[in-house]
Amino acid sequence: MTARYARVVVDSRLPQLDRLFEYRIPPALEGVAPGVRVRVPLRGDRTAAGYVVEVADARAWEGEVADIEAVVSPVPVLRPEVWALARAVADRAAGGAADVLRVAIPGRQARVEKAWLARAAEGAAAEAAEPAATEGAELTETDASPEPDAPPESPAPLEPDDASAPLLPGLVEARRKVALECAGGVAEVPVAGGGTAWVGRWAVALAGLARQAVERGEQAILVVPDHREQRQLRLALEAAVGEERVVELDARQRNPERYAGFLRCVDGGGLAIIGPRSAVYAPAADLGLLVVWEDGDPLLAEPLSPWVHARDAALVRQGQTGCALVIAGHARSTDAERLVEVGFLEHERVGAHRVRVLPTALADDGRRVPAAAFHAAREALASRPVLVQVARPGHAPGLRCGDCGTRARCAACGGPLGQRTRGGQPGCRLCGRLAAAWRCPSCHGIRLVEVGRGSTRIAEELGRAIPGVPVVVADGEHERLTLDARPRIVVATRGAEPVADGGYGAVLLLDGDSLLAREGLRVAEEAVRQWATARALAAEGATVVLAGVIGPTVGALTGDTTVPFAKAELAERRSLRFPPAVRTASVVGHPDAVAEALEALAGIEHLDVLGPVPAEGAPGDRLERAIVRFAYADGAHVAGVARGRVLAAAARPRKPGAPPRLRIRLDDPEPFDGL
DNA sequence: AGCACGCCGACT
DNA sequence: GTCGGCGTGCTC
Repeated sequence: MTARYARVVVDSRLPQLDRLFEYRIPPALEGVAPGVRVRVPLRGDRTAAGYVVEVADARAWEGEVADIEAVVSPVPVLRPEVWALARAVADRAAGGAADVLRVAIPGRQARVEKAWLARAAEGAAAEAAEPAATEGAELTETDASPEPDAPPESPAPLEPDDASAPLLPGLVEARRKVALECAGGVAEVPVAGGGTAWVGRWAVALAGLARQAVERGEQAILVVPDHREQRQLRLALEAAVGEERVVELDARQRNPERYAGFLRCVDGGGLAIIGPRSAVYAPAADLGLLVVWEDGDPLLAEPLSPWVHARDAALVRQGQTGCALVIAGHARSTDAERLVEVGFLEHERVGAHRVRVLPTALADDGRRVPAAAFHAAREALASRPVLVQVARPGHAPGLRCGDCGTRARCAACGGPLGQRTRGGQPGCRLCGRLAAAWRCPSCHGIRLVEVGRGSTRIAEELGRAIPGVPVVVADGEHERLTLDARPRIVVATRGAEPVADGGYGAVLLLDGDSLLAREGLRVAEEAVRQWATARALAAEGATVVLAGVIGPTVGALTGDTTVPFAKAELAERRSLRFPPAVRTASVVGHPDAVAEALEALAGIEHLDVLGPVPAEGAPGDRLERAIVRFAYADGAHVAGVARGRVLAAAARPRKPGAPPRLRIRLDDPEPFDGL
């Protein structure tokens, strides 16, 4: 009997281990097949978890080969397409594939898995009784134990719906790649148990696109920034394709639910898969459509190494599978606009939303609510709720000394002190510590005065100014997803706006000035995105008041498309050589390692280096930081060199527990945040 | 990361 | 004469 061999990706953060290792499959060990989780020995007496990527009859490694220690689970959780995706995404980001897999594959839940395997066995038995056409591009395994591939309980195929005229018909079939600007507005969709729910019209539009894929028996993956959008999209999808064809992959779900959803994707068939940024890696075998909603939202950037943005992962996956791709939002991001300008995406816009956007100056008395806003609010409150978008939660975002004017800071961490409630104990906005007996460090005064207005204070003021109307607050502390159509004032921080049945009668965008006052590359773009998101919640014909803002961002909101604004932003970034007109790499580490890395990168055309400058790190060791800017066309080259330098540097550090000698992060937005 | 192999100072 | 320092290299 000839031995068989498995090539395994080891779950390790070490760049040195970021390649496939070959192991012998002991003849007695069952269930080894591509995609399954295994435990393998590593030099010494260490063992590591990993995934089987390939199984082969011949060995490729000349040296000694160890045996696979155990099969952790026989479920093929790493599909070949997802492995290829993780590898390519990691390569593009100069990071490790295992780091990407950690995001792509949720933790195992033994009970959920057992149930899934039992159903899979049933399905296989049924199929054996009545042989059906075997699926194509399946795992390469030949003679393993009962293959859990068969869709156990796939819902009946979705019949084409001729009644409703679909948006962008044929988009999935033609495998189009589109940058989609969605007009605002809300729509009512039927809910499974009876009744209806109101969701953004964008969700209905995207659900219609997903339906195109599901009708073809393919999967659609729809990536959203967070659970608020996910809820709307889920409702719209359930109405469009049926509850049984919608899978949620949400980190907020309980682990078992999340894993069950993940395993349903493995089943295949016509499915709409929705989830946060990690859903872009969902195990879909016949991917027809990939959608990224609101791609400008910072939540779509993975905060873990190698810090891949869901939009970028989607672009890679589209390239590998050839599926249709939709990068959508209420406002066009500069990144999506770049893809339009280079001819990769087609521009599309769907829907129409008739609202009146009224830019106004701030009230003369320094209060946040201009007269025009009061007027619009009073008028709308006759029949509908009114949304007031503010910058900060709580009562007073800042405090200062009543005697000398010094800004009050936390004694422990130096963060700004604020007040959560009227008359409440001052507390640090950074570390949350309460400042019981505050004393001004410069004049020893003890009197504090409020600076600025948070959501609850604005709510109080509006409640007093417009008596008889209920006021509700929606912010991080008071989460509120929906609202009925009764007149009331809703004060919400950005991103926390509830969806009101039928839409808001008026939307007041306050604090725009403070939003734009911050310095940063993406400040204006992000402001426009957040305003457009709030504007989208307005009812047809509503008034939207944009208070205290001047400059090009106003035009982005008063016009009926944000594309010219995105174009202008992008043109400016291009002239400055700022992202996303160029790609960047931030190089941080030991001065020698940084110098070596920069030397290795020198000579690439159109590449320039900012720095190196001293950077802050652990006390004791010197750190330097440099920013490298380069053209998209050189991405693979730069990433390859960067990875090589990180690898070389990793072989060196000798201090235990010390940070890596060299860290290279591609497309790091942080250095440009303050520009 | 951990752990093994490999060449130079103070010990029984 | 040897025990052991941690500098370099490797992990199937």
